Amino acid sequence: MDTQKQNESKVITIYDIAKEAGVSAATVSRVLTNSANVRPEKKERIHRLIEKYNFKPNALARGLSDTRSKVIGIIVADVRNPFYADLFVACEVAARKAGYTVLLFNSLGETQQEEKLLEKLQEQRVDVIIQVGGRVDDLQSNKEYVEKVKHLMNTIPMVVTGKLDGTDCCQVRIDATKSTELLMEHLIGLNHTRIALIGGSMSVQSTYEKCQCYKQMLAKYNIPFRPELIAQDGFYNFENGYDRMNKMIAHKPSAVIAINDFTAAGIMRSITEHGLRIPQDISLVSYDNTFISNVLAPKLTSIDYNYEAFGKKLVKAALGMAAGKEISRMQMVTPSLIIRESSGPAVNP
Amino acid sequence: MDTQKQNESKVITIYDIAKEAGVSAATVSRVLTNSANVRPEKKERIHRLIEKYNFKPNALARGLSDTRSKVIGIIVADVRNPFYADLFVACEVAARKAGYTVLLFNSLGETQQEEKLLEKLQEQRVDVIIQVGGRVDDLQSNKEYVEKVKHLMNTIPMVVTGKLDGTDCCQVRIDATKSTELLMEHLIGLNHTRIALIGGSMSVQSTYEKCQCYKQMLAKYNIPFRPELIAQDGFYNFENGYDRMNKMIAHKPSAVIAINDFTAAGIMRSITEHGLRIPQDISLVSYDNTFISNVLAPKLTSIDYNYEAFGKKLVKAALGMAAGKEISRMQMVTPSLIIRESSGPAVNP
DNA sequence: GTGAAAGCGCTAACAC
DNA sequence: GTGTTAGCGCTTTCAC
Repeated sequence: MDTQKQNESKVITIYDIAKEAGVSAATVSRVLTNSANVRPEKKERIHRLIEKYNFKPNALARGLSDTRSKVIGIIVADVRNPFYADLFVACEVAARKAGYTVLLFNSLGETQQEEKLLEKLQEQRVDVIIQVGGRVDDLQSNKEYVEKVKHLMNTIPMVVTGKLDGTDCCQVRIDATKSTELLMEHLIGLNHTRIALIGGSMSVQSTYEKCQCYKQMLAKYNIPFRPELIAQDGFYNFENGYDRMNKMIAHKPSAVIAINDFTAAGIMRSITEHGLRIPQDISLVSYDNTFISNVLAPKLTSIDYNYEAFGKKLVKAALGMAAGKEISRMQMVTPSLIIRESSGPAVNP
Repeated sequence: MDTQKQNESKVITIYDIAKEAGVSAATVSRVLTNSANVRPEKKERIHRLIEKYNFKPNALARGLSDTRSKVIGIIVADVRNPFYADLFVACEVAARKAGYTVLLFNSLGETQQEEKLLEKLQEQRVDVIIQVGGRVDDLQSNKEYVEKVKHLMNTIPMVVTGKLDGTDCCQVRIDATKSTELLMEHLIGLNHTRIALIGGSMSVQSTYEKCQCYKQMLAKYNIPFRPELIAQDGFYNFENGYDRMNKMIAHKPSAVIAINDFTAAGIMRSITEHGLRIPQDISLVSYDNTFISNVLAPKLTSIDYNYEAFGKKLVKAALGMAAGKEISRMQMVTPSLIIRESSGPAVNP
């Protein structure tokens, strides 16, 4: 009854365990961290007590003591966007497997918020920070932010999915050019020549690259470039896709590349409302291959990144940096094309 | 040049600030926490130094010292599901506003994983835990899990979105009955009598309640109950919706209630493939009102929970419990009906 | 109003 | 192998 009570209320520490086991706290710590040999019988006794009291070492104390918190901070633009959610979960799984915890912050599109989040992660003494989306997506890295990160990186290494010119961040990037090649070759192979590119903004690095590659591919296949088929001065959402497609209809594209699945959904809506069918009248393809691609009708042909592998790569890079290892500062994620129902042969012009 | 160097490299502490300010660490701590009066000039001097070095107090040390980490642990089934993502972000925003950090863990559908996550949060010494989805959704609370939580709650209070019979958890629940009433009244008002209910499992509390209410509403409006119009022995995803609807078609429902937006998407697919139109031939409505409702064509009529308010309520309850306040152990979230394009009048039978 | 000192729970030399 | 001791960086009595 007495031990029962103890068991129930107070938070126990390694001292409590040590005392009852008749050893010192250091010994308990040793079995906890497996950092040195302990006589089997004592080890056994200690394990039993840990079990008995369901003892869990205080991560705060541990982090304080050895100056590594074993947590990875992650900043994403918005987990409500399945692209980020997929990537975050992949990171969480990979981190957990390595004995790390992930701490997620959403910047929710407020770029100035990002600096605050960086500071919060610093307060939490995360061992390394992974930033996905936000200012690391910018074609022109923000001066102030770069300064902030440079300073921060004296203490905490960073891994980003985009870039931050002038910093020593490790970059793990999606190959936007390759992604676009896949899409363009798929469409051109289906005899499309009037290919529109809709959604996103040219101030975003990956979007810029996609547009560049789009033009190169046209040139490569001797297809005339028509500026009116490009609409990349907006957002990445449904509404923008819808609005832009409404205007694009007049230019009679035979195929449309959407900057992501959200935008594709808006484009699909517009096409359907104009009484056209996908893919019989217009083909529609997109980047990201989130579950949205699977939920729409017709299902979208889309570019996949293998989120699990992407997350693993990010975490591996992060842990490498945290350990002070010399790792490659630039790594690429290889995209692949998932063909579904939304793309088909071009109709004869 | 010298101070510059210091500034750049080592992590500074309250002692460094104290030393340079010519005061004791205690005084710096006082201005940091605003816990006592400090002579204005010193305060000023300290603030300047904090600014100069961009000093951030070590949250681990702080948490160790005052035994409150100021972090809220959140366990969700899967943030890749927009329902959880919406709720999580709402919690994060509310928590941040209160000076708290949130630590998110995904159980990813492995119920036995939940106990592990609970322990992990315990290690991190979170002040309180919010669990959304998973075992707290069960109609019959799992015995083992209940024991685990009961024990845990001697130290860390918990808030759940479902229930955990036998524990002292604070329950913040969606009113599933009210949700169903709204849906049923909407459909019945449109003259539907052959209303199907598809998706989910009866072993889940909220689904069970929805089914009960469904029957009550039929009775209330003198509509005969047809068991074949119910399919609630599956999952909550697209595939289940699709498969179930394929079978349901034969029973000629004039309207279908989907257990959530994912399921609704699958149902929509099936209906369309059968050459039927929504809502002209069949009406389709759902619970949750995630962005999926807006992305599908036609847009879904769905039940909304006001995620922002829901998150606030959860966090408020959590902070209340963490502070040891006596708060209501059962709170309801009021649903509302969002009418869009997927529901319309019943065709004459 | 402010400093000294103890303590939060753990890890890591350092002895023996 | 194992105990002793000294921190890790902060908060908080307790004096003065």
